[in-house]
Amino acid sequence: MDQIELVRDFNRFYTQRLGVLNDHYLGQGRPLGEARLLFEIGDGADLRELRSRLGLDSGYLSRMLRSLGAAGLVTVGSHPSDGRVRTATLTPAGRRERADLEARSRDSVAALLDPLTPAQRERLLEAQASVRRLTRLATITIEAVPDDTASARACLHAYAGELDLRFPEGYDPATLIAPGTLTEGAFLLAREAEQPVGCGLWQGAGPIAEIRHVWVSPDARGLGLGRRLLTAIEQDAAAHGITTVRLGTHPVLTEAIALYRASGYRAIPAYGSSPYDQLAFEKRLQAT
Amino acid sequence: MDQIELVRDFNRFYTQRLGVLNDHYLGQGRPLGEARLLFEIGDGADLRELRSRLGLDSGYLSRMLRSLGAAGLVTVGSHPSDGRVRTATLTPAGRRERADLEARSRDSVAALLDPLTPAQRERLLEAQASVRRLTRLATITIEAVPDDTASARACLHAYAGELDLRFPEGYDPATLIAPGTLTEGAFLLAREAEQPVGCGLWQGAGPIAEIRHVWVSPDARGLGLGRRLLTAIEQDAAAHGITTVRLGTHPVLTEAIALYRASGYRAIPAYGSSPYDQLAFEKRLQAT
DNA sequence: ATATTTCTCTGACTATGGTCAGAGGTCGTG
DNA sequence: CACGACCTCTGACCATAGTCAGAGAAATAT
Repeated sequence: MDQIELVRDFNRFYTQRLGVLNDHYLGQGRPLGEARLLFEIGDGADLRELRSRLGLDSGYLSRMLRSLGAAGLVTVGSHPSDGRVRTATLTPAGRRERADLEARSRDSVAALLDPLTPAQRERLLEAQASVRRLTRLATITIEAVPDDTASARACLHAYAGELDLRFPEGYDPATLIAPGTLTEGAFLLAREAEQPVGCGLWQGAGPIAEIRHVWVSPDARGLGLGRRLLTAIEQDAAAHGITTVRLGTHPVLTEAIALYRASGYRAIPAYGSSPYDQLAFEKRLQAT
Repeated sequence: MDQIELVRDFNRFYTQRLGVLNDHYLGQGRPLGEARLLFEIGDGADLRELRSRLGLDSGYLSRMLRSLGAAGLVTVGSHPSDGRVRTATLTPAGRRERADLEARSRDSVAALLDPLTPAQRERLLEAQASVRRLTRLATITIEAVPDDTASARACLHAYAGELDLRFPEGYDPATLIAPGTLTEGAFLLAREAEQPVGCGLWQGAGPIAEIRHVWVSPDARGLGLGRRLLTAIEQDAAAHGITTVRLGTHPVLTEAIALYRASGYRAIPAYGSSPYDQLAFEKRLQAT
């Protein structure tokens, strides 16, 4: 069996087992859609938000809320500051039912874990964490976007804010590449489920280009996304005729430096004018 | 976050990602139920079997088959030897559609694996295999059943057949416990999704009991089921006032012997009359 | 040979999930 | 204040999934 078949086989297996679990604990009288809605409302939520989170048609949502309302589980009121928006809140009975669902779900998982020894439970959790990390990494997309899109700028500002905290001397956001000035090079944006989670760019007319602003969002760290981003930037640069990339970095960014070394970068004398780039690295790209 | 929450979180994450994948490749015009049916028919299958495999109502199955038949994908004929049973077969067009579904499913998985390095793919597969092994182990049930039920006897005969192959001198099935004679003790049966996958029994009026016929089906090996079974037998025996268990075994059963040693059994002089029990082990049980 | 069981099909029915067009209220902008 | 954009609700649809009772044919037990 090849890798693809193994993965498919796992997916089939796991959805089957999960399906049995889920249907069992959620299928207690209430239809699945309404049960999920009950979950998502939590401590009150705007309908607009619920719609986008659950991907529902407005008519459909409205009808489900009416049904939950008739059962005395939910009340729908108006938004305090925007009269168009309505807000759903759980009644005490709704909160009770939601807690019931939660408890049943927890029970079914507890029953699953029960036959395992503590060591086996540990191993299961580790393996699940690995599957999850690698699946997340694999489903993150990396794509070239103009450097003045909202997502790109958001990443850059997060990057600047973080450096400002980490550098003893702080970081001046004016150091960032100015919007719309990346004419020779490319800005790559990493997205997970449409949310931006990382970025990086290469810049220069060739044959040498500079790699800058490589950043990974805190909640996407530990996945190996930094390495994927760096590789993607190198490949994109190489495809545009770049033969050598270099970059400057700051001594406090030890993980980044380790990544560069592990990716085949060699230290070179600092070349740039930026006061932050106290260290510099270089890598010769293979034509692919 | 405690273990239960971690597992729930993984399950939510994985079903969401899978849901996206599945809906994408299966949701190509054909309803999910019919697509699954197309898969399961494969190279022809009896309706009775399809019904039990997919858990369908006979009317529902019949209607779906009519719909697939009208689309020219399936033909339903009679069973050659049993006129009541009908058999579904894919037409060439049905096989083509099925192959299409397969290909789309493979493609979506291939796209998932693509961004990963070979080492990461390896790690993903290993982690999935671990999750699967442990989930299988955890969902296997172990239950006391009368020793003359069909499932119990089936396990015992599989056990005897296997010993007959492994022992140089063969194994005489008459050595097995006779049906219905286990009055002092208990026969424990392990089941995975209702299918028997292992067994074992303890026997004796106490305070010493004998453990016999511990067996794990070949396709459930490597999960740790042997250990779970042994523990379950010991617990059941202890709950019935047994303070010491002993067992005899054959020198060629090296994995079993390793399991006994690892589970706290000490070698004792052979005590039994059975010619196969050339080695013997004993363990004192803790009152729980 | 007759009764019972097994298997499939049919038609009627229900629930759930989901889409669509339009009505009507509310907000921000010119 | 008029207009367009935004948000929600309503009612009318539709497809899929699933259940149920009963009829009819074939096999099996008595």
